[in-house]
Amino acid sequence: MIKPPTTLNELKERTKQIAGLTIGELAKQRQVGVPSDLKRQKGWQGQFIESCLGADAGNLSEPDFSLIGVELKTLPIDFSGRVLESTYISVVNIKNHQGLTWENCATKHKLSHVLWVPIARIKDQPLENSRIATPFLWQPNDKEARQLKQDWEEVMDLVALGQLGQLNARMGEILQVRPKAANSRVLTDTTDSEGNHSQTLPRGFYMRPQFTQGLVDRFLKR
DNA sequence: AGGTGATCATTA
DNA sequence: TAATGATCACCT
Repeated sequence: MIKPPTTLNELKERTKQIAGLTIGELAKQRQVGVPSDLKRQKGWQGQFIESCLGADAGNLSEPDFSLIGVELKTLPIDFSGRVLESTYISVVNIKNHQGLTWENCATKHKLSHVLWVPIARIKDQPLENSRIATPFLWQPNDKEARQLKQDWEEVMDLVALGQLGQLNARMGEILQVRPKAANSRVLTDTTDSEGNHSQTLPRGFYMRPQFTQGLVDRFLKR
C-alpha cells in the first residue's frame, strides 16, 4: 500500500509519476494484473488509480485523500479528448436527510477539491492500452458552486417532500440524479408525500458529461 | 443494506 | 449518438 499524501504537493508529485503511462505500464510497475475489459469490473480502473496515489478514505462518504480533503475521479475520455461517461459523485440521501444541508453534505465536501485523472481509451481495445492523460486539480468557481448548490437543493427539496416520483435525470445543470443500485429491484426505505412509509430505487448524484467536458477543455486546452 | 469505484446497454 | 436507466464488483 502507498501512504496517503500529507500535502497537496506530495499528491501533485505522485500524479506526475503516472501521467502519460498506459494502464498496462503502470500495472506492471505495481505488479498487478489488468482485466481484459471493464464489463464485469467497472470500478477496477478507478480503484487501481486510487491505490497508486494513496487514497485512504475507503468507502466512507468523504474525500479520497482524507488528510488534504481532495477527491479523486478518473474520467474516461477518447484519444481526441472527448468525455465518454458521466461521473458518479455521491448517493442521494433518500432517508436520513433531516438536517442535511448543502453546507454539511458529503456531495459538497467531495466536490470542493477534485483531482481529475483523465484516462484515454479506445473502444474494444484492451484496457491495458488505455493511457493516463494529464491529471488536474479543480475547485468550483463561484458560478459553479452556486449551480451545484442549486442542483442539489432542488433534488433534496423533492426528497424532503416525499416527491420521489418527481425525481428524474433531466433535472440539474451540472448534477443529475440517476439510479444507483445493484439492479432495478433494489429498494430503500422512504416516506411519501402523505407521510406513509414507502420504498424506492436508490439514486445517486452524477456529474453531467457536458460539464466535465468543459473542465477537460479548460485544463487540457485542446 | 448501503456505501465505494464506475461503465454497460437500451432508448429516444 | 447522446442521454437515461440498469448493472457489476468490492467493502464494511
